[in-house]
Amino acid sequence: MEQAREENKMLKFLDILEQDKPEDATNAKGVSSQSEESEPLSLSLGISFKGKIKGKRKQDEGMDRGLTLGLDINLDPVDHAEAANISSSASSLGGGKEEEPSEMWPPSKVLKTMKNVDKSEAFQNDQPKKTRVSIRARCDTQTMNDGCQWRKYGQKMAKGNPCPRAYYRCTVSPLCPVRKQVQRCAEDMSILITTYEGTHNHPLPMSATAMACTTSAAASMLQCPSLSSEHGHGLVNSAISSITKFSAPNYNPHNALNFSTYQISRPHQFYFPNSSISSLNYHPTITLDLTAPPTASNSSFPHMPKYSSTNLNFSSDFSPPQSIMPPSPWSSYSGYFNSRALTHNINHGGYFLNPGSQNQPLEHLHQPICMTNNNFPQRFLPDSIIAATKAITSNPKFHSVLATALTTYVGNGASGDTLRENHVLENAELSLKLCSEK
DNA sequence: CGGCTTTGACCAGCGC
DNA sequence: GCGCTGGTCAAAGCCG
Repeated sequence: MEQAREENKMLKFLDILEQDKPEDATNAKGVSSQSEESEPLSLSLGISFKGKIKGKRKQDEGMDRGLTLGLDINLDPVDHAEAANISSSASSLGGGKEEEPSEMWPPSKVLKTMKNVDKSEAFQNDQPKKTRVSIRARCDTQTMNDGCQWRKYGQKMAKGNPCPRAYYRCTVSPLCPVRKQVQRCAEDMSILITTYEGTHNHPLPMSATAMACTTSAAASMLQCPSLSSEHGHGLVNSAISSITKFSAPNYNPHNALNFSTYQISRPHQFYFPNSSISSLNYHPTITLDLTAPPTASNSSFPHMPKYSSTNLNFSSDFSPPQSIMPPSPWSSYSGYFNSRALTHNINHGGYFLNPGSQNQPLEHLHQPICMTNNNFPQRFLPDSIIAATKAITSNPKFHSVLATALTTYVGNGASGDTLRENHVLENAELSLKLCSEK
């Protein structure tokens, strides 16, 4: 604490010096990085030194020049999402201490100073291009329930869409930089397009971790340059390339996305079925399309059951019982995707099961890839899917990632149920082997 | 009364 | 410089 105090004094002094030098964001960064170099973990003022530079005047006034101690989390684009995952999974990330600034003050006071702080936060998160994750899903409600608390702060008519676009801000923490935009699809009003931007800087409710992981993992895919070079063409790249091939209307990935509530050590190694990446806009955006195509008649694989054969759906067979996993709006939303999509698809030709299956437990809908492949001859599988499956399942990193995911997943609910955990992991390994062989 | 939504105003980025 | 567009602000009103 003494050392930290000294550090803060030093920073405060430097800050004052900075005020006399208007030119200075660059210098400030230099200072910040200097301290980073000299210390494994740089201690800085509450929000972050870099952030303070931009709105320091206002912020200093707003905070009554109060200095708070926190770990300086300099999130680079890659670590950003990882940190978000960490923060979402536990109240770690500098421990509860990191949240001190918001916890120290009554929410109302925080809200009052939030505007000032927000600017610095925005600056902190100001990447050259903010990554966005857009999710298209059928939803009847005004906005989909992802477990987070949101406050609407604006609404605009967007060009080319008769439906207004609503802007929401995360209110779980007053300092949270996460925004989301919600807009109905112009072509199909039943489709809700939710676009997330930024990563949560606070522990998330259990019910919101799934979505946070999904979006941050998706964002990581865009942000992590290593993805393009990893393992030759790259694990994800190969997966994506097969996705791309099947982004055609005949591909039906409607049950593909089901990340459930797990964290993963390398979140950018998620596999995003039916995703598309666009960097045409100022904000690079990855779109996760969770809507099923309206008709099945165009399928070029008429005999092929409309399973998502590239669906790496880890959650189903390995899911802990409901008693272990607390019910979450998002997980139920995941169920929503499946059950509703199922209903929809039944109405359009019966993709999956008999019509009575609507009331069946979701396990039936969450067939893992191996079960899926076992259910129909491999000859129906397009080569690219087989290739992608092999590429993925033979990748040692995939195994470790899966193991980590499962460990976290199982570990989240049942504390220390190692027996079950091992069993689950064994099953996972076995399934993977079977998949690889097939 | 606090929190939320609504909505017009404002601002910044971009293309022409 | 101007207009368009996306995004945000903030005052007013609503609601529990």
